[in-house]
Amino acid sequence: MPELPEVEIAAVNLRRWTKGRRVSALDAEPSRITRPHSAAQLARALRGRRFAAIERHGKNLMFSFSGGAGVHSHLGMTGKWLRRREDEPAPRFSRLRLHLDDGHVLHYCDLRLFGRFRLVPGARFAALPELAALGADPLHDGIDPAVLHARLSRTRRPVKVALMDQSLLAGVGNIYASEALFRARIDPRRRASSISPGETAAIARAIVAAMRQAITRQMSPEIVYVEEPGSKNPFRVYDRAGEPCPRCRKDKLRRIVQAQRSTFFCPRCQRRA
DNA sequence: ACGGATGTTCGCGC
DNA sequence: CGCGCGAACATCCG
Repeated sequence: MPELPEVEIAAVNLRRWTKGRRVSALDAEPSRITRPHSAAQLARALRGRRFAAIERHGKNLMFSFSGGAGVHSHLGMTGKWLRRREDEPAPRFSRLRLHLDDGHVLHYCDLRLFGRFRLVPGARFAALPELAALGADPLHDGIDPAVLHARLSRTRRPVKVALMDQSLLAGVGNIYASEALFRARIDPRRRASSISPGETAAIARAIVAAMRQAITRQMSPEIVYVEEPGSKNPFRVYDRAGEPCPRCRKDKLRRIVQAQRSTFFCPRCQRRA
């Protein structure tokens, strides 16, 4: 689920669900998600606190509460926030629950347990080294093509792999790296240092366009890629190996493996320069 | 039935 | 420091 657009949707939902609300209780099964805290520590820190703000940077969420408490939430590979009423059964893989003072429960669900939920006093992104190192958020901050080009020019990795580096840009993951390079007509196997300033600008525009489109679509709730059986793959190339290219219609989309992750592209539209 | 793949990130070693 | 690899984990698909 969670690259930048999916986390943005989560942030919008969470702001709506928590506006003006307090945490009446918190409970969680022991898991690596809450490290280094125990459920009891989290409950002690958050019980009775009122939600103040929810920020997003890249794939990261930061909750701030009355009294200066803060929480960093990362959805990992399979995390999501769901809201249920107190009297409804917990959704599958519910690992941590924030009980609100309006009769609802926010469930943090995470099949593979790669997510995080940890206290950050003051809710400061800068308080955690790995968050302080994040690059610009493509939607919130915008992408400065000159800055991006400078970074790309300094690495020998394939451009697709480089784009997933969160210190370069925050929020681009495996799906949107493939989608953006397809839109920009760049071969994902090219060395990042070979990408020209003009190509970099095209990539920057493509990232923003692909992400904006995904958010718009998911806000109008017809297309949900995750879970719901029968939902359609909304992407142009991701997970479409073997299908005809949606642009040229002449070649079939290919799947290759880069840095142990699947990359999808059209060998005709995205030819090496 | 089993091997392989799954949207992320971190830490280790060269 | 840059980079590649394996690990963390649980499920699903063919």
